[in-house]
Amino acid sequence: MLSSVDITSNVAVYAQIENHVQFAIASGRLVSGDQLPSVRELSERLNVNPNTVAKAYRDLEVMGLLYTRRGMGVFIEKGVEQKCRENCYKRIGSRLHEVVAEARSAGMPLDDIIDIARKAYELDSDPYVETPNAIASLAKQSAKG
Amino acid sequence: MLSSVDITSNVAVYAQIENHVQFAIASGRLVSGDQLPSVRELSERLNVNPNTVAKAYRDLEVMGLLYTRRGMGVFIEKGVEQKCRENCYKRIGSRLHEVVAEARSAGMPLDDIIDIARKAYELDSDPYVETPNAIASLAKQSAKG
Amino acid sequence: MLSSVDITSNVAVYAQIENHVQFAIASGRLVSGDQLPSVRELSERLNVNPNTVAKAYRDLEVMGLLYTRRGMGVFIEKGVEQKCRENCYKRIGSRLHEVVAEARSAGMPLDDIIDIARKAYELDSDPYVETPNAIASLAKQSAKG
Amino acid sequence: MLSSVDITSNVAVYAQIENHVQFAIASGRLVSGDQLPSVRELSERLNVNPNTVAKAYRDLEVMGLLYTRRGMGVFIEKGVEQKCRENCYKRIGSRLHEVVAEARSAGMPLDDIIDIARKAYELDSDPYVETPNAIASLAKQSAKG
DNA sequence: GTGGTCTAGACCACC
DNA sequence: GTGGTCTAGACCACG
Repeated sequence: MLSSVDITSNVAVYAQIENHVQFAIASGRLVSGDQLPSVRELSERLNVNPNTVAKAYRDLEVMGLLYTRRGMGVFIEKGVEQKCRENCYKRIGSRLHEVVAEARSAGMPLDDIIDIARKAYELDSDPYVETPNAIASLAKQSAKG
Repeated sequence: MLSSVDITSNVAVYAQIENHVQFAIASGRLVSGDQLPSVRELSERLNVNPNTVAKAYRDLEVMGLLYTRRGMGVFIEKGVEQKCRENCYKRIGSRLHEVVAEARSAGMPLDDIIDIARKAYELDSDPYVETPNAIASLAKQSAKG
Repeated sequence: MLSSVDITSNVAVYAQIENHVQFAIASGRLVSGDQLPSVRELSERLNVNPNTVAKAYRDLEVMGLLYTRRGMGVFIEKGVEQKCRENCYKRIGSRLHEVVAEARSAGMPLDDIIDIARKAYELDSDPYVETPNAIASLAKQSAKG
Repeated sequence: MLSSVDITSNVAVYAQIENHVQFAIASGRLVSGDQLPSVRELSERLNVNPNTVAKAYRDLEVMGLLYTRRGMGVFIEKGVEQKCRENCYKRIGSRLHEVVAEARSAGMPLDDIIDIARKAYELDSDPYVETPNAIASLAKQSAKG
């Protein structure tokens, strides 16, 4: 099944979508001017309510990552790659600090932490790796179609 | 005033308390038989609703980390260090996987991740180092008082 | 390229076109009998959907500002300068009321408001000065061509 | 009737609420730490759907003007007066520029503009003057109650 | 009691 | 076709 969203996750569906888009921009899978899949299309693919997708898109627009052209669709704002990468890195850095601090506080040695990180980096199967690709390819498709 | 809880955090207050206790046990700052501060005392110190503290204690009791002696108070269960350490490690491993996956998805190279982790490990200032101590010392105090 | 329309604006494109024409008439840059550019020509120049231009022209015709001569094109109606000026003034008065009310509600003193208005009046660079000229000159051109 | 919201307006209800709050903060009718009326309470008073109020509150939180304490309610963020005032002034300045430019473009003399502004400033009856007060007093009431 | 999230379905404006 | 807005109602977590 190709549903890119984990409804059992404790992170909200709309937040997952937002993250997907942000990471896709940060890593260059989506670039300025690219059109995103329409609200309806993405909602059908992800099997979620259109409002949920719309909420994610709207948030991203408020953040300045997207813009809407009435009746046309939603597009990646110009010059957001850098800003987006900074945001993502800041977020990741902060969360990484948190978890490392927790690990140290629980008495876990640094080498174990690095070991886990290495192994995690090798794997494909995790929430934030497949989905942005899925969204990115949807975007490419609708740009073509 | 030294409030050990971050009410602005998106992590639920009761969960923060539970984590504090678990990390304190895992790292040996709290050991079997130690008495925890009473619900009322801790709630006053942390400036949170007593129900919140009560829920945390109840959860920890369900997990088998605490036991209650009527009229006496709440105590650390025997032989929980190992179990608690496992819990913490599992939690940390899971969160570490998440954030590493995000980092990779955002295009961050593995070396950067390890670098950040190293630096974070050196630092002292983080949420889970001071707070468990605070609770641990409260525990020592109420054991004495 | 000189696009007279701001597709990123939250003002609908067709409304921008209608405003451009109305202001051009009110200020005398377009006068009775002048021929407007064809729907197709204007849509190409502005790089917008022909339906959008057509809707603007239709609306303006309903308002009695334009008339269409089959096979000939679209022209400014006779004796509309006065009516058009009234429309514009009404619109401006209403919007001015709104923004002044907002300013007062935000605690901005009247003198500041007047100050800003004075300064804004001195300037050249604003949406509704250049664009109607662009349309007006298109009109002149197509009248000639 | 005490419905503070104009559902016939072309500006969205949630946007009206957002504006009310912003102007109330900018003018000092709401200050840091004040609790806002609950989503349900305000939705009943304004006779709109709770989701609409929630959306406005959420947007304001994203903008950094509010913060939420889980299970407790929504509060004005610290030190936003200045920031909020700047936002409001910028918004008003920009809109004022627009409308003045329009007025000039339509041939309206500066003195007429100032005259209208003066008169508008004297009046009470406009969307953005009563409502923030209504919200502000609701906030005060729920703080007391 | 509080807000957060999601669904289902409606209507609108724009292109 | 596109997104924007609003409603009604549900369930959840938190305090």
